[in-house]
Amino acid sequence: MAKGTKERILDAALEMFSQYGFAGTNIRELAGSLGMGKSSMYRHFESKEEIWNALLDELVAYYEARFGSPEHLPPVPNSLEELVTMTMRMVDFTVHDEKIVKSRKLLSIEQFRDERARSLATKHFLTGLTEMFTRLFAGMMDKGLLRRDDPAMLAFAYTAPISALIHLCDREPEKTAEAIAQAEAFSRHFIKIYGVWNNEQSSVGRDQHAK
Amino acid sequence: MAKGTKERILDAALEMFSQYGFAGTNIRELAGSLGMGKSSMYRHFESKEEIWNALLDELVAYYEARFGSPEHLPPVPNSLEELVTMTMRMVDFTVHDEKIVKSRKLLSIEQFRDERARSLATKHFLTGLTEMFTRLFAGMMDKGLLRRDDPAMLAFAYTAPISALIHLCDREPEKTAEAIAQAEAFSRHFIKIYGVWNNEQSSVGRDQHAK
DNA sequence: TTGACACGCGACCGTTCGTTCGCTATAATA
DNA sequence: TATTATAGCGAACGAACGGTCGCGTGTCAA
Repeated sequence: MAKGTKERILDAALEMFSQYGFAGTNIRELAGSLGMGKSSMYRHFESKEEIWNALLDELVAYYEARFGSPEHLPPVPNSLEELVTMTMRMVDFTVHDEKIVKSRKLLSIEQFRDERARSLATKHFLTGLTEMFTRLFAGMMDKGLLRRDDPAMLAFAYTAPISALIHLCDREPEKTAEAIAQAEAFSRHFIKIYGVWNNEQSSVGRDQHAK
Repeated sequence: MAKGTKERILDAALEMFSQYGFAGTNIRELAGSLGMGKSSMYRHFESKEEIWNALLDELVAYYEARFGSPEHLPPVPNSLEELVTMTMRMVDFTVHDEKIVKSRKLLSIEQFRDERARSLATKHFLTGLTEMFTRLFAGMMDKGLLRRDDPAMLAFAYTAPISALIHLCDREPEKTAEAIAQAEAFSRHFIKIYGVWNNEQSSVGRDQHAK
């Protein structure tokens, strides 16, 4: 309600572009889905292309605000179990938040046509998650929770399969529950392989608080 | 040269659909790219939609012929090093074969709009590779080359990151060399983690031939 | 030589596309 | 009250779309 018309148009555009793509969407239906005549659109945007650009601007800003700066890093888990729960919270959120789901779909569709979509896709689908977990894993190694290894490699090995399952949810939403279960199973498999399971962590971790 | 006009049309359609999508491609340009008038198209296909369907038919058949039946399974590697080389041969092929690259792009673009593209995408991007490596890994475990574990989980953990790198090559071809190198690094990391490195393999593998 | 067929062509058709225009209603400003 | 800005509307525009039509041409069997 507090939302201006411009935002409502961008929301509807994200909805349609993420289903049919930019070329497969026409202004009439887009306006129609807002209960608005086609021509009224042009009070707010000069052209279809400008809607596209504004939408990408918004997505870039949204991504930047959420993952752009280091201070948005989630805290380094204090146990292997905590890594699993944190991961599952992230998966659950990213798979159910409509705006994020639509963003990924849109990037999948447009990544080969639009330069900005292309680079955003690489960030969203690959490097973003990997970089984030690289830092988390480095922190966990410092705490003696993870076997010492190249944190970037581990992060890549951890996030890529989870990312694949997220894409599966986007593509076949009816398999969401199954995919989430598989993500958790994988996460537990991962900590079984890479986790440090002896109880000597306290001798390694320096900044842990005694309970 | 031996190629019929119908095949040439389908090739050109794959080329354009994989760049601009179905909706973003128009018959005039498609015909033009073959040095052919728009209307001549309709000697061979009843409609744009029929071109799309025929193209998908072809992709399904192509995929089925290559990966459909168990007899096309690559042989179970006889060493960890062989797993790496086999993997890299597959990656190299799948990243450089134009037809396969375009097929993946097309599926990325159309997966949310067309049911057949959707299910093909899941096969191409996820289950196909995973199932194939599940069998390979089960065989390698029998031979004592891989640590005993759930072969499906290992296959998933192995193929998903490689698949992510393949997608990266599709999206940003200039990063292909880098991505391939990372795929090999990951493959070596994987065998370092999951491989059996003592020399007692002969006592486990039953169907090995003495050299 | 004829007829049948396959194939390519440019002209053309109706529709839909993105976009523009002129009008009206509303609400805030002066 | 007069003014101005804002946002909506239906009608209409030219361009581009998918698709059709009739003609011309080459091929090959009868």
